[in-house]
Amino acid sequence: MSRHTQPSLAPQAVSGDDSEWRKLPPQTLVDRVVEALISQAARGVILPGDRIVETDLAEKLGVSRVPVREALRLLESSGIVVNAPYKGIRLRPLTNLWVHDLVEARTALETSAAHRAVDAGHHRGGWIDPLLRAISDMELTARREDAYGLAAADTAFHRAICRLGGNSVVLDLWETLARQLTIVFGLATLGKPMPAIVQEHHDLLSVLMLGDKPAITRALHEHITVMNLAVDYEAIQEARRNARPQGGQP
Amino acid sequence: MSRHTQPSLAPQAVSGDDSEWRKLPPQTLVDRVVEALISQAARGVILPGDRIVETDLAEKLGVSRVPVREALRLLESSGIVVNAPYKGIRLRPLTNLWVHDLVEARTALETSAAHRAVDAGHHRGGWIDPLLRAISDMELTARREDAYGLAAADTAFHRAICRLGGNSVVLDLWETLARQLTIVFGLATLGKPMPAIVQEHHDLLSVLMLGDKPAITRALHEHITVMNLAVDYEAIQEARRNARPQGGQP
DNA sequence: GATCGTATGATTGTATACAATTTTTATGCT
DNA sequence: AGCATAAAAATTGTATACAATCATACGATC
Repeated sequence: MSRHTQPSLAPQAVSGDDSEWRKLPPQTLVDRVVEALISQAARGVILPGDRIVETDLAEKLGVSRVPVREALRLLESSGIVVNAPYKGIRLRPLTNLWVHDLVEARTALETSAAHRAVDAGHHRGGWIDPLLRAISDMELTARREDAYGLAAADTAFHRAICRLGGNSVVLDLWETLARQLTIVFGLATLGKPMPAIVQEHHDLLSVLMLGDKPAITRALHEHITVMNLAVDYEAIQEARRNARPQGGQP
Repeated sequence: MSRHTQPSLAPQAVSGDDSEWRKLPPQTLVDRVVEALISQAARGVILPGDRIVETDLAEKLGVSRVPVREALRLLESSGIVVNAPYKGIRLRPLTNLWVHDLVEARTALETSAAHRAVDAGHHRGGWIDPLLRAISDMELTARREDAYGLAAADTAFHRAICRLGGNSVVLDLWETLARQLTIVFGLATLGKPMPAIVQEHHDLLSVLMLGDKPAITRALHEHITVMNLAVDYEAIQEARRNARPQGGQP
């Protein structure tokens, strides 16, 4: 969770700014393995509960087992995979209860961030520009029926809320959960029609800008929790597993 | 964050229960390295910002570099250490702002858990027995002027609150933060007199049992945030560094 | 036929060896 | 002396090799 690029806490970076030249860290194989694994998981190539064999993965990616193991340890600590010594590593199995807890935890973090944003007066003016941009992206992608793009814009919106809070620890935790949710949402497009989703975010932003904390709490809870109660992720996962070419991992 | 033993969600386990037979995982070297490093950090042998050299650590612990590296990757992902490729790993540097954010994040999680506990009716009856036990421990350790024991009991109390919420994701995140705070609090005993701390927890429990969510939010915020505003962790750290035998890491 | 013991293969855990990069030290020049 | 440059040491990143453990299959014993 500590390797996310620190967000600039100012509303936006000036274009001629030197801060753009932050030293970009050499990308090691571990990073690439992490990225590859998450990508494959988000695309449904690996399903929750699937076993991940170090040797196979190393061979497929053309690297040795060492960086693969280290990448898996990173993902283990962030909850993406679960490990049992000498028995193997699996993509974290999914239950409806767990997804619900995940969403609720994310809501808790966003609520805290939103409250602190209000306290700091960051809930209006130039501070909310990122939110407006995200909503704009949502409208665009919704018109195109681009489910993936909409999900990305949705994530950007909520990430922007977390940034407003200005608490880097909360933001890091949020990013951890967001990565897990990316995998979950990779399984299924959300249950609601796209225009409704966009409208909800408009409403959410309105409540945020009013600065009424209890109302914000309610709105976030409504927005995120209710959104997911209707979806049966376990069933979707099972369907995906059966639809798979061959050999659902034993 | 995924390797914590799952808490039993019932108030207490029955004696003839099968859940006692949780599979005991073989302890690998990685686990022992993780434990050793956290222990040393909590005892102030390593200070925030200190460089951690793989070779040295491996030699001191009598193992090869491989498990050390994997352990460090685990700790990296949970925020205990920070890593820059080819430049090395350091115990996460500490700033007063960061500690404040850490505490605030923990508060956010506990608040969410407490709210959900109230919704589920887990804020009274047998459910709060763990809280009572923790307070009892606090009274005992406070009488003995045992600062370390008091800190442990304090942690147990707040962990118990998180368990009441029944959200395993929230609990996992909380454990992550708790470990980091263990290291921070290893630097300094808290600013308040011990009996006052015990009393505060009594009050906190009373508010929780009333089930008034806004009041709970306020109480938790008061309790945890105010507690830390007075302490200058950066200064304490600097003092510790200078008091160290020799060679404060460059 | 069921249960236990044993052998085999697959997979993970650990150690060692080598390559790439950074930091430090030594050196030469103005 | 001060600074730039280059060799050397230290440290990290990666690959390979070996040991420990688990899973499965097969046969022996009761």
